[in-house]
Amino acid sequence: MPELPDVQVYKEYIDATSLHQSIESIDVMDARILRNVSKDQLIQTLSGQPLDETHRHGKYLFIHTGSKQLLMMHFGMTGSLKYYKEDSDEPEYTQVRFDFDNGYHLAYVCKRMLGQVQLVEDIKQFLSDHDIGPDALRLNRDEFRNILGTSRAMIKPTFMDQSKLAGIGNEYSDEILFQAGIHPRKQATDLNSDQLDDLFDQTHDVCTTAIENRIEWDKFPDSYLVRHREKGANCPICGGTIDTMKINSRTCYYCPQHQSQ
DNA sequence: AGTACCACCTGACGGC
DNA sequence: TGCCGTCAGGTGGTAC
Repeated sequence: MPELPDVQVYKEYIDATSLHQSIESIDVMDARILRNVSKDQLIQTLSGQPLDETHRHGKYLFIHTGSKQLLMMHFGMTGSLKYYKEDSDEPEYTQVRFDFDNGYHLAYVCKRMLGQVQLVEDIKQFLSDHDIGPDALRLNRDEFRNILGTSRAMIKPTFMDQSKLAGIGNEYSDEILFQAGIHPRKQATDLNSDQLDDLFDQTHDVCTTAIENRIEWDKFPDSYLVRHREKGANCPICGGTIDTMKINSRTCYYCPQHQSQ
């Protein structure tokens, strides 16, 4: 699922392919993907504009354009991007297609329609309106400890709470807690100082590893939960048995042996 | 404040 | 074979 590392890879993908190119035309296949903007408004605002600069915050990707408005993309659970030239290479489930004046196209692909594309006036205002907290990778250790350690909720929901920490979703919260050996239901206020430090370090290590491996799971270290994310699988860290449980109606994978309560 | 639902959405998958 | 229920999980809303 597109979480912080995935969106970072998408950002770098746009930087490497589409930046500084001008949008010649736009096609919106399914306008349900648009928020707070009509198909016509999107086309009118962005046509002829270059993509100047990208900025990622949490799971949100903002693209500065020649217009005053920024293009915002959120990838929901099945969103992705593809840059290509030949029409025959247009991916299935393309919802919005940006055609550049060099003949290439950038497809915003979203199979389950849970993503969002919209225009944004100001990033800070947008984040504030949507109650999005600081980006998980841009916090220093003290800020991180202060935010996580003071939440009275369980650690996993706390980690996934975008108003506290932006960018971590279900899969990466499982991975980070797995690597840190912390039980997902542990109360955040019960974490000791070493555990908070571990969580900070693992947040960085896991996200960095995922970004460096371009989100290709089979390239992740074998010690990663994502490669054994199946009920009954052997835990690559301690030999225990991976189990699942529901926390706030989310499926959580963990190892009961080395992530003890 | 935290928990627990619902809705949106649609492809994959298992049961019968 | 093919129908049907369930699951996946991003955000956002509501109720307690």
